[in-house]
Parts: sequence; structure tokens; C-alpha cells
Amino acid sequence: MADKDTSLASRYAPTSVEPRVYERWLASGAFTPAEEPTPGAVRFVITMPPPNVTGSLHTGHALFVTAEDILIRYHRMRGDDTLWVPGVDHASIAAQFVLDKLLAVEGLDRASLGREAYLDRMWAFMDETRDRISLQLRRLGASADWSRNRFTMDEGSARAVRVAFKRLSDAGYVYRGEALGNWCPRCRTTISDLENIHRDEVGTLWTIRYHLVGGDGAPDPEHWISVATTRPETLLGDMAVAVHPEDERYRDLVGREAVLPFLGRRLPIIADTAVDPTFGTGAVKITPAHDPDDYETGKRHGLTPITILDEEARINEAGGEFAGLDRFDARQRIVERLTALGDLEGEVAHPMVVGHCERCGTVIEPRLSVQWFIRTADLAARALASVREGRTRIMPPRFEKVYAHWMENIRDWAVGRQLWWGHRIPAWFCPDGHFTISDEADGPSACETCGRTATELTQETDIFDTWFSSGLWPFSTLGWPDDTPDLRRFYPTSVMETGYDILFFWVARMMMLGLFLTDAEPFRTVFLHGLVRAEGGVKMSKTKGNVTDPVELIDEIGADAVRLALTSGTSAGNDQRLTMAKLDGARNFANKLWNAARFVLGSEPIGDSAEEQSGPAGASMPERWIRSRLAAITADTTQRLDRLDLGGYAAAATEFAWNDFCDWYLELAKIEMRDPGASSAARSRSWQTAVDVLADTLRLLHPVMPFVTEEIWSAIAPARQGAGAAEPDLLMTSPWPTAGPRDAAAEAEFTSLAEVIRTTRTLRTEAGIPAGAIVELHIAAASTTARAALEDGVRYLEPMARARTELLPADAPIPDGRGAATALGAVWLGDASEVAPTAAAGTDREAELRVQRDRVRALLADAAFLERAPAAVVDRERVRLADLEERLRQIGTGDGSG
RNA sequence: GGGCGGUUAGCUCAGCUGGUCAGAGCGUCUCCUUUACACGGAGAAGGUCGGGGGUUCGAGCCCCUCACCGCCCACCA
Repeated sequence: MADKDTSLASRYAPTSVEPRVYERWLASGAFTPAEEPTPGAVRFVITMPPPNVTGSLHTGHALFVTAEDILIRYHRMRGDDTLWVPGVDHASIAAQFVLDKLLAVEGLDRASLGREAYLDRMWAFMDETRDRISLQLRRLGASADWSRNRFTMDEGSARAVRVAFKRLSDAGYVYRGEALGNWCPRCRTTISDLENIHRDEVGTLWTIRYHLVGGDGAPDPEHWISVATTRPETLLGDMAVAVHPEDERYRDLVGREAVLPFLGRRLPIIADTAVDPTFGTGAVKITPAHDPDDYETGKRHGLTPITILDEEARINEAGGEFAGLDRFDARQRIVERLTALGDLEGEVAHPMVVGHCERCGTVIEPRLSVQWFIRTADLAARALASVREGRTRIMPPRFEKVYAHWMENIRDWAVGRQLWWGHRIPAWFCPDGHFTISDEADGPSACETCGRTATELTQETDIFDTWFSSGLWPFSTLGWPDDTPDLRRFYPTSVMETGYDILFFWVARMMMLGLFLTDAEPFRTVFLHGLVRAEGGVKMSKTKGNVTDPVELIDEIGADAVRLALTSGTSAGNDQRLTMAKLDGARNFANKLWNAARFVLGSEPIGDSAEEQSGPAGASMPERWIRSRLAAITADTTQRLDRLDLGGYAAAATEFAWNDFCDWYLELAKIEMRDPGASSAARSRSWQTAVDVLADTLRLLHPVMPFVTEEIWSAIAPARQGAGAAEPDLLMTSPWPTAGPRDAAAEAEFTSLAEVIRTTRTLRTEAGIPAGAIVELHIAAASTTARAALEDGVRYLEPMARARTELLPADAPIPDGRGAATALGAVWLGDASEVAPTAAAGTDREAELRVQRDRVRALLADAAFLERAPAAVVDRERVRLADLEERLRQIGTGDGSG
């Protein structure tokens, strides 16, 4: 065949290979499942975390795409009924954050635009960016079904959201109530506890005097109660002062009143066991509208919460003279004023935990509002049981505990957001204060409580938490709530793969919603990967400037290399560092594979015709060996993929390709193919074995390195044995190899011969023999079988070790200190090699063997070991001892003790 | 305040249910531009598997404890 016509004739250039290959995949239509599954085919469906539509691709995406694509490609090759639905998430709060920043550049903001115009801008923005992520995912090689591409803001999702909420409501899981939520003054919305990021900070603990009400009703200048607070501005909302009921210091004050500074409000002094008498002064100001603890305390004591902050965390009209001030300015002003009044008793630095908005970093303010809640107790119990009882398993299993802990302590889910970009909550209010939840896009025809007509109803302006629609993803993407063919065929899904950082956000929600709405676990396995960290182990972030853009990396070294780097040396659930060294290594491997294929293609023995190939049928030792190794590695990689051990799979497959196939087999095959003494049939067969093993190696590597393998596959197609019309022309859809039989004899023969080759090479190096020189090599065969093996092996040994060999009987005298032991016999370099003998070589080896032998001998002399260890283990050690003794005997130096 | 993970060659990390498990890649040292590949080949050096106890015939692998590093959860002013 004319290799010059193949694409492999040139240097490996991923940037030219990859687009072409992806086009071929797309053209084949194989990303989309066939109309009907093959009878008996196993279903394999991936649930993919839809990336935020506003984000650009980062290494986290690269990792999940790689992991999921490996799995889907593997299962596709296995012949499973595979489906991978791609899509993007509308990410309401994140999207608004991004758009707001863009608007700010134009001098615009949300408020001035108004909801309608703002949403128009958002959709325009989405049109610009929506496809970008998809395109980037394709650069990574994602073999997802783009015909089913989805968006969490598309009509299907919208309907799923309405129906889901209605069903939850009908089942009594939805309620509306006043609660103290986490309010972000910058995003101007409530956020969930999960989005409220707690950070350790050092604040200040101020001690403030609240004067008691005097006899005349005015503040008593001589008597006061001191309270400690870290947020003095909240005093404007104080409704009481609380002490512990058993606190002797304050017993007499309980029931009396204190006067709130500035506002003059009378605050009852109450007793509550929630107060820790050892903290601060033992007296606490109670601000029910701005502190979760105080809110509870207030409820117990019938206090009325007064909100003193507006939506942007400025003091509102309830704050008297401080109205209009930002909360932190107000804090400072109040401290100053108290100081002036002489009522600031002290201030100390105080370590504390402060909540920040996950998105924008702003300090979260507890804020009282009426919110929509989903009751989670039942949903969580069921979701927990699914995992506990193994219907859904989490990999790695340690995350089951994390999941369980969260589910056990779950609080009701506040699903409303005061944002605009997202699914509007499908609740309609009537003027009488009732609300009606409807799953119709246009809303209900009338208030279900009082019958007022639709025209009098107004829809809730709050939207859903992004994770509500994400939580429906596994089934909403398959057509739910309709009973579609897709839903019947592909649901529940097989593997949901994502980072452990969104276990609660997403996985937990999908479990709860999926079980309730579809009465099934949405996936069988939750496969969690770790985070990708930058060099030095730090988290990648744009602000740190240490983000590696995967698309840039792909441009530079190819998607295959990026994928391999992200896969190798990793284990499920553990973070990894993506270093340049690792990326370079992966690139080098891709290059190696390419060149190996180039070599194979270009080395077809010429001058042969098919008719001549009727020589001896027996395959050579290297051929039998490499096929046996291939069988072993096929079984191994298959098992690892089945166990989701992607790192192990990649390591095993690349190790085989590089070490066994390239470094050993191809070198041995060169000898066979260029052996003028060999029959042309034998030469052809060596080459054909190289082609066949390469073909299967490509199959094994394809899931992790789809592009190069596909390209090479097409180049070697004409050379593949049995390649014909019946064979699929795409590697992607060719069958996953099945492990052939092992050939223990060939493996043993190879191992022995390789040892002789390695030993000879070592002796050469140690003797300082020039690499090109042919050495004289003496081998004292250990036995007649060893001799036979060596006689056969000499044709490989000589070129591989650059030696001319002389086979000697076992009892041949070995020059002092010159021999090195191998399983086949002692080897040493002849004098003719003009070696300056470095005596140490042989004796070091001997000493090493003797240490090993003594260790095993001692073990076998241990009565306890013989008694308690399993027979198989004892036998193994006996064999080992015999082997070691045999080797030492070959060296023939004896040791006086044996 | 709870919980989890990590601590294995200079670096980055694999080591499944305890018995060739002391490994890989990179880096280092030596040699080699031999017609697939120098993004390569050959060889070598390098670790008492964080410390200390314990279980076991036998422990990176199990138990206890301590020390760092990191993460998650958590309403104490």
C-alpha cells in the first residue's frame, strides 16, 4: 500500500485532524441513537451537568466532558443503547450578574431598563452566547446527541417547571410564608443557604449601654444594661433585650424595660434560655427582623419584627436620623454617636463567621420576606432511602455519608428568587389575597379560591431558583411531563456524572424531584469527579489569573492530549492538578501513537503477494506474546471502565501502547520484517500482527483519545485484516474488542528473553561500551530448555542488545565478578568487547538475589507462617525460593550457606 | 463545634476486597541524531509509604492516637 497517500505521511497536527474527524462523526449520525434499539442492547444514558450559558468553558467542563465522553464512547462501542443529551443552563443569578456588568459599561442598569427591556436584552445576549458552549464542547470531542440539544429556558423546560410545581403544590409540598432569608443587597434577591458562603473574618464586638427606663419614664442615666453586638446598626430594629433566666446578675431586671438609643423605643428585658450567659455581657439585644436567632426568640416572646433596611441594605425610614445611610456607614455613625453619648462601653476584635453571596461576594443580610417554599422532609427521606438501599449508588462511596448528612438536616427549600431571568413562578394572585398555582402557560382561568376571573389575577413576579429547573433535567430533557418514546426508552438514566461540589445543589435536588415526579431514581449511579486545580494546588479562578483555558490548550496540543492529561493519574472524587508537564506528557503520547502508526503503515513488507503467504502457520514468539498481552490489557481496561476507574483505564491502555507495543513489539517486528532469512509469509505475518494489534489498541484508546485514534483508524483501514465492506468505517462505532486467549508460554518466553536483553544492555552501559558497538555476549544457559529458548531468541537478542552471542553449557566457567544472573542463565560480556570490566555489576546483582532468597527462606522457616497462611501463599513463596536458588546456582558463585 | 479527604521517590500522583505493592510520569545522571517518533530510544540513581502505638503468620493497605495541609457542614450575639 502507498503510505504516502495517507494523512499519516505528515507530522501529527491535531488542529488539522480534529475538525475533519468531528465532521465525519457528525455526518455519520452516530451520536444520535437509532430509531429502535438493537434487541437486547443494554441501555446506557448519561445525565450531563449543563454548563452555565454565560460562562466560557473552563477546565471543569473539560473534565466532565472527558469523563462522560469516555463512558459514552465505550458503551457505544460495546453496542449499548446510548444517549447523551447535551445542553446549557440559563443560570439565572449568574446570567444576571454578567449582564448587569455589561449593562453597567453602557451606563445602564436593571432598574432603569425595567423588566421587559431587561429580559429582551437577556435573550439577545443568550442568542449570542448560547451556542458558544456547545461549540466548545465539540472541540473537546463530546459525542453528545446534538439533535436533542436542550436549554433550561426552552419551552419544554418551561412546561416541565410549571407541571412540576403544580404537582408539588397539589401534593401539599408547596407553601408560602414569611421567613428570614439570606438577602444579597447587590443581586437584590434571596439566595439559598448553599449560596451563602461563610467566611471566617475578624469583626468587632461592641458593648453598648441601654439605659433602663427611669421612674419618670425617661432613660435613667445611672442605670443601664449592657449588650454586646457585632452589628450595631441593627439596634435600630431592636425589640427587646434578653438574658438567661438563671443569670443572677440580671434576675432583677427581667420584666423591666430599657430604652433604645436614638429611637427611644422601650425594650422589654426578657429571659430566654437561648442566651449564653458566658458570652459578652450575658445580655443580648434582640433584632427579630435581622437575625435568625433573634427571629426565633422574637417569635417565642411575641415581638414584632421591624425591618430597618431596604433592598439595597440602606437604613430605611424606620431608622430615624440614620435613614438613607448604607448599613456599614450607619454602623460607623452609630458607633460614633454612642461614643459621644458615653454609651459605648468597649470594643474588642472578634473572630466571627460572615456570610457572603456566592455570586458577587457581598455580605449577606438576613431579611424578612414572604417566600415560596417546598417542603422537603418527605422528599429528602425518599431520596435518602434510594441511596441507603442502593438503588442509586454514589461513587466514590464516601460521598454517601455527605449526602446523607445533608438530607438528614435539610431545611425547606426557598425556591423563589427576586430576579427576572428565569422561570416565573406559576402562581397567580387575586385581589383578595388568594393565590392559584397553574401549570397552564397562560395561567388559571379563575381564582380557585374565590372564582375571580383571570383578568383580575396577576402573576407572581418572583422566579424560580435556577436549580429548580436543573433538578428536572434528567427527565425534562426526555420529554417529561409527556410520556414520550424517549422517556420510556432512556429513563431512568444510567450515570450522572458531575463534580462533588454540586452534590447538594444539583444531585440532591434531582433525586428529590425525580423520585417525586417520576416515581423513579433519575439515575443508577452518581459518579463524582474532583476539581481541577492549578499548579501549586490552588483553585483556579479568573481573579487569580491562573485559569487554563481548555480551548487554548486544545489549540496548542490537541483535544486528545488535554483529555488524556485530565484522565490519567486521577481517581474518582479526588482533586487533581493540571500541570504543563502532564499536558506535555499526554501530547507526547499522542505523537508517539501517530508515529507508531506511521511506521506500521510504511513498513509493509514489499515484494510479497498473497499467493506466497502460505508458509509456516505458527506465529512467532513476539506475535504470540503481543497478542497475549493485548488480551490481558483488553480484559483489564474493560474491567476498569466498568468500574468507572478512568484513571486506571487510561494508564493501562497508554502503558500497553507505549511500552509493550511500541518499545517491544514493534522493535521485535522490525527484526522479523527485515530478516532476509525469513519467509515472506513470516515477514508479512509479523506486519499483519502489528496492524491488528494496533487496530485493537486504537479501539482501547478511542474513548479517551477519540480524534487521533479515529484518524489513524481510517489510515490503516486498508491494511486491517479482514477489513471490508462489512467493517464499520468509523472507529467510533466499531466494536469494543473482546479479550482473546492468553498465551502463558509466550509470555514466559518473552519475559525471560527480555530479561536477558535488559541485562545485556545494563552490562553494556555499566561497562561504558559505545551504543553503536557490537559486543561479544556469553550466556551460560541454565538448562536445556533455557538453551532452546535462547537459541530461538538469539535472532531477537542480538539486534536488540547489539551483541554477538555465544551459547555455553550451564557449567561453563563464568569469569569472576563478571556474570549477571537471568532466568535463562548467567550472561557476561566477552573480553573481545574490550571492556574495562566493572566487577561490581555481577556481584551487586548476586547480593541482591541473595538478600531476597534469605528473606523468603526465613519466611518459609517460620512455623507460624506455614501454619496460618493460606496454602496458595505458601506455595507461591516456595516457588519463589526455588527460583531464586536456581538463579544463584546459575551464577555459580555459591555462598557457603546454601 | 461536627464531618471528610490528603500526607507514598526532588515534583505530580496510582496503589482494587491486607500476602512479588514499593509503582508510573515528569525531573536528575550516563549514553545514543540507528531510515516511526529527540514530542524519541537505551541504561541508572532515588522512598524505613507523615510520627507513635496496636491487630495479624504477614500492613501504604485494618484499629487507636498525634501532627500538619485542604475541603465540606454548622444561626451563637
